[in-house]
Amino acid sequence: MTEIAPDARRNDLLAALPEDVWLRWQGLLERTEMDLGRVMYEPGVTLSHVYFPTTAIVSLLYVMENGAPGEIAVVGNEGIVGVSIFMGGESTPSRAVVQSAGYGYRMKSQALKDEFATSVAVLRVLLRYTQALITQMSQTAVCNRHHSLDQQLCRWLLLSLDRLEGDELVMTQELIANMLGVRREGVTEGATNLQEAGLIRYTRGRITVLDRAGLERRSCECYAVVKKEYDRLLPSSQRAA
Amino acid sequence: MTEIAPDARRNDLLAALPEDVWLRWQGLLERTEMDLGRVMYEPGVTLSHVYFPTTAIVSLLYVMENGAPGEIAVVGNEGIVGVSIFMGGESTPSRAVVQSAGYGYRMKSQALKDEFATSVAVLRVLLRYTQALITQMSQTAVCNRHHSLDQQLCRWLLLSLDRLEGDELVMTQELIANMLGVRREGVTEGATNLQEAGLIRYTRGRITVLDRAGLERRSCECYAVVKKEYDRLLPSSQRAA
DNA sequence: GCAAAAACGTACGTTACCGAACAGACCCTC
DNA sequence: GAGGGTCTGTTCGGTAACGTACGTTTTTGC
Repeated sequence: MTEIAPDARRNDLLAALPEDVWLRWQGLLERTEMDLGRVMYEPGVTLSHVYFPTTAIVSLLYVMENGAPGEIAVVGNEGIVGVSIFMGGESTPSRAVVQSAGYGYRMKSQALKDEFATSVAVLRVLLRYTQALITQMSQTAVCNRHHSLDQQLCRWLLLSLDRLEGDELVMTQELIANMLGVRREGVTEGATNLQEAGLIRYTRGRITVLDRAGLERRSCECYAVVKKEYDRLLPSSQRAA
Repeated sequence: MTEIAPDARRNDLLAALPEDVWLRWQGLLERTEMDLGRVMYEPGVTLSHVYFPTTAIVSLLYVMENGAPGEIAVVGNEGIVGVSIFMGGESTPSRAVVQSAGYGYRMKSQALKDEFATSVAVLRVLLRYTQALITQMSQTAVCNRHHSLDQQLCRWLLLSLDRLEGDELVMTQELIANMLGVRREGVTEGATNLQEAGLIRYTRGRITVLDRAGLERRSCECYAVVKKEYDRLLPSSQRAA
């Protein structure tokens, strides 16, 4: 019918919808490009659309008074940008920025609210996703306090890797440093360590993961906790083929 | 009719319910004592009840593999312990522990799920609360990374103070240290600083806040951000008289 | 009333990360 | 193919918080 269908369902939430809902949604979704650095929403501003990334990755971050950003969570093809729409607050104190360029589908906020209010299946999948997102945020809080930069770097690379295809991340150390809330030099050190350990290879804004299992071993437990919770709440049996 | 009514509505969520719902809920709620240190739920375990604290404060925390705890958020008379029930996950990887003894009301998880599914008013208030909780978690993550122990201590004292009556907190420095994920000695130092600045007075497990405004000035912005978001999402006009 | 436990105080070496400054390497453009 | 911007590497002093150890004071319990 429409050609967007197969592509859009690379987003896990869209893929988890029952067929009747999905058919209806095809008229509501619109493919959009998501360029690196694009701001999807600003603190306190009501969103006009929500976004279902397919290949892009979006960072939710809080920008402090002194201008320093701190990442709260990351959203990719497993989720939706704009949970505050159906949670009822319309906006949040945080900001959403595209961290890895790609594509996604957007839907008018009002349309999503209507769907949320009328379809139990929609409500169910969105709320379960939100709970998984809560776990990610919680674990970020714990990780920020307790784990070393090296461990956090591994966690972050893995979270990004899970939301991309292939084994290559296109992002500078500067960007990673901003997300983790550390100095760029710290990331250089950490990345050097990982490269020397043979886990990654990198050059100017490109990181290739050579040994994923090694990264997982070197990461703190936070990554596994979050991953497990996503899998539990949004089992892959619900997801795209 | 029942005597529990006025007391229970010291919980903001219960106070925000429309009258018809509230009448129905009186048969579903049960007053319970919440002793210091009591575990309200454990990671991965399905909750049999949800809890609406009235005078108690509960910490949500994640216990790391090495046994060290890290606080994720705090819940008092403004909220509910057990959001995973209506979010659909039934459990979480975190643990909930009573941090300040008091009372609350509990309700069977199934009853809450039924109410959530049938009453839009219930759904609305619970989801808005959950969004506020998300903000608290987010800000905890940011704060853990960027702010000094002193600032975090102020934030934490204020968050606790808001959930209590009076100006006295009954809690040891050891407990606070566990919540903040820092050393007990660090809290001693911070508390000494605050006492010397004339903001608090304390003796063995009792902290009296002398200058609330001073604490707010000394705190990082995180406290204000969270407070503002709670006020926005659950305006006091909805709350108890 | 005395021992034991609980809570708080202090001190010292260690460490991870910061801030700042600068140097080299790569890349694009003109 | 020169030059300017971007990205990464390295260094060095500074510092906040850590781990550990041990004291002191207050409370509790027999």
